[in-house]
Amino acid sequence: MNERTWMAKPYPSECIGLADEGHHLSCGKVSYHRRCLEPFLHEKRININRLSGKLSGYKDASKPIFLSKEEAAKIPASTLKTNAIKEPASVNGLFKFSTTDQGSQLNQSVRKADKSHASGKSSRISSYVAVLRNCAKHRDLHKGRLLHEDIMKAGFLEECSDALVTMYAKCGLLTKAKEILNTYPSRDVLSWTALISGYAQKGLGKDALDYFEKMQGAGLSPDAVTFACILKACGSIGAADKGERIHDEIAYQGLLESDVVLGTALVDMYAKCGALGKAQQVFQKLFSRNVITWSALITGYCQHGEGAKAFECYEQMQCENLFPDAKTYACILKACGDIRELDKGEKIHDEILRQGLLDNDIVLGTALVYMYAQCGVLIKAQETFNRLPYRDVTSWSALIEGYTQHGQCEKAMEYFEQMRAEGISPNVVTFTSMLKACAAVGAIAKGEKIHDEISKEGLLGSSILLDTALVDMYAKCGVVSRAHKVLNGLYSRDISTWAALIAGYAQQGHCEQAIICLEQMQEEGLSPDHTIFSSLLNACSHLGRVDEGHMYFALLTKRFGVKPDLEHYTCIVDLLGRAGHIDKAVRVIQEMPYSNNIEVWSALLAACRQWGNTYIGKWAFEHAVQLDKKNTAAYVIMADLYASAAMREDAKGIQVLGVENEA
DNA sequence: TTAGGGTTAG
Repeated sequence: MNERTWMAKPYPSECIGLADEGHHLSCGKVSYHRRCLEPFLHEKRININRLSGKLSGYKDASKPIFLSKEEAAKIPASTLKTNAIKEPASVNGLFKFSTTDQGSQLNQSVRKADKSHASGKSSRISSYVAVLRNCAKHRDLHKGRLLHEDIMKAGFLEECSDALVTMYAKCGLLTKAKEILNTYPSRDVLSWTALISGYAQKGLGKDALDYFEKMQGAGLSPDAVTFACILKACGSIGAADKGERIHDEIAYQGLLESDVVLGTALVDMYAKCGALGKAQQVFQKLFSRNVITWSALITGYCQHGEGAKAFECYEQMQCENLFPDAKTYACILKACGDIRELDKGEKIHDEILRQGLLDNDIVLGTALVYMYAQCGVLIKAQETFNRLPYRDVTSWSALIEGYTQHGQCEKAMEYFEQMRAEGISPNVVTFTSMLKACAAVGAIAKGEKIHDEISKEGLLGSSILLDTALVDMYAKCGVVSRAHKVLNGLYSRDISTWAALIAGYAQQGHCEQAIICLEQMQEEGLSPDHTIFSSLLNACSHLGRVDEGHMYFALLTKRFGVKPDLEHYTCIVDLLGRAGHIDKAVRVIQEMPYSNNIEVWSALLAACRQWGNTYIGKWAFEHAVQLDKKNTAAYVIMADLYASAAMREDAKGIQVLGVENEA
């Protein structure tokens, strides 16, 4: 006897077990062979899958089907294949089931009997199905299509439809799979799941969800595999609400406790949707975890900018004696890049080399390029890039973005051309980096060319990041009207898109236009945030436009309800002070919710020196040194202020005080 | 028929 312990929800005493193909499972008083029962259950409109529950995450687990006593009573005794060997024994609320050799023998004999009774027709169908399954397994679309034609000619389309759906789905020809499924409504969860899985794998989450609904509408219930696929789909489109409902269903069916794959899919779904707290919560409750589960969580943290947290998990995972593989390294390298952890990144690089993981792994190689580029070690990024076995658009993009980000825009543009010369077409990411590079160096002609290409390829509107980079490029190059035109043509825009345009107007000193934009974005349900606030104040400061700056400050705090932060206060105090409006600057400081900040007082003090205001200057100085006795700059400025006002004694006094406090 | 990886905006 081949025995294995399954963890399961308390075994429902009123149910019987039903064995699936392959292994015989004795998990109740009576067992049936699933294949023998299916026709009967269909006839009686008992939904076999609705009743099924999976006891384990093991690949070769049987799928017992639980029936209520009433439903079991409807099953004719003739389909009864064997009696169970033993009752499951409860240990600590878990149950122990056994797979038996006797069961396998039974299944074999059933197959033999089936074969001997099979007519010529059904044996032809069986062999078609078997070959189709083989095509699916080896992704042999060509052979699968030929077979499809044969089957059509032989008139067995209906009988083979499930296998055809699965074959097309596995081979990635989803339209064909869908077409067949729509023509021949399937009763087979496996075929539905294959199609749903196909959509999920291609990132077509919406289609996967559609078919998930359709499948249930047809009276079929998803199994653990379907759930895993649909969770992936939810993650890919950020459908956290739907994912949460699926989670409830999975928990209700008790599938989570023993199925690490399902648990991982759940962690990944929440992580991809950015619900990291929830992902962590699910993760901690799992009965078992492996390196994939950990990686799903780590990736979640990486993708949502929590590099430090990702690192914590990475360390913790190893404390639990689980060791990273190429995929874990790829995502942790991204975290190293994000949080500029060059040392850690280099150590991981060594480890990767030691394990020989880099040889044919372009994803891992690109992650290394990214890490070095982000950390500003462009030579190493370049070196790593040069050693890649081959390059794709992502590895090029990582390098190009690295050069752009570190101000080497000409180099970025050169590589952009080189990439194309090697026959690789840019994608939205590459275009975005290029627009950023054009913006940084004011290369308007080049930027326009890229704009043309983006339009020609129909990419405009496909990525809000790209759209924003385009608006920003025109704004930074000083053609704000063009930036506005682009923005107007966009179907969707967010705070960042508006921010790029508003910053453009502010930098050109077009205050009225900037305000119109603020109003328009508010009409679209978007409120200006801290970054927009800063860009407006900085622009005014840069242009020396005091009144405008003061007006923006009042407008944003009072009308748009943005709470100014310290940077905004410092900026406005500096702006007013430098323009000689010491009284206004003092009023802003007095109205500040938190005045104990050295930078604000320093800005005021500097303005007082500029305008020779010893009275307010002394006041600012006292606050500044109260916060930091060793504020050398404050002593120097104050002494200078007194000296220029011919208050020599006071100047000397401050100097002495400064030296004393320095010691 | 099932789980994890690399590049993008103000």
